[in-house]
Amino acid sequence: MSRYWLLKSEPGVFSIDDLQAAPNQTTSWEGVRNYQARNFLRDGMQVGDRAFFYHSNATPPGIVGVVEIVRAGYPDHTAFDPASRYYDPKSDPAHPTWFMVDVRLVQKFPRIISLDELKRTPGLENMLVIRRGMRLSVQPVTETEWQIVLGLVGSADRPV
DNA sequence: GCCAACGTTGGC
DNA sequence: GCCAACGTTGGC
Repeated sequence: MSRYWLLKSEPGVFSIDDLQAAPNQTTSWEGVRNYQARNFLRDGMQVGDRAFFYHSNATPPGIVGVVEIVRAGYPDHTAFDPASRYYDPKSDPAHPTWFMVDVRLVQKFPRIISLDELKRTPGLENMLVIRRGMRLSVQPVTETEWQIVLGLVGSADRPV
């Protein structure tokens, strides 16, 4: 089972700065409404696993930091709340459809590792996030990919 | 704002 | 179970 993940968020909805400002720099990762992503949240992630925080629909899109899973999958209660933007009447508290985890900020990177840079980095050719049309908002990351990306953080972006 | 890619819905 | 229509995602 993967120990490393990537979590997408639109910074206009919830950014890494929002996480940094949150109590204990911790938040529930709510609102995932895709079955494949749900399965990773419910069955894959374990306490202590780490994940890249990725800004989608951003300028530029890219990885902006690292979070740690501090609570494993549990029912996403926003699905039960008619006032929530994530409300889903098909999810029943007795048999929840949707799950979430809790994450805590580990590090905000000193610079964004842009999608473009990821695409240009040797060894990341198979990373899911760079695939065209890849919409999955919770993705496994291999240990090799994890280490390569961390290695980019302390260096300058390479010329194209 | 555009639109390709993808997931979901629902008629049959 | 098929698949067209529709809605969403997300890079550009």
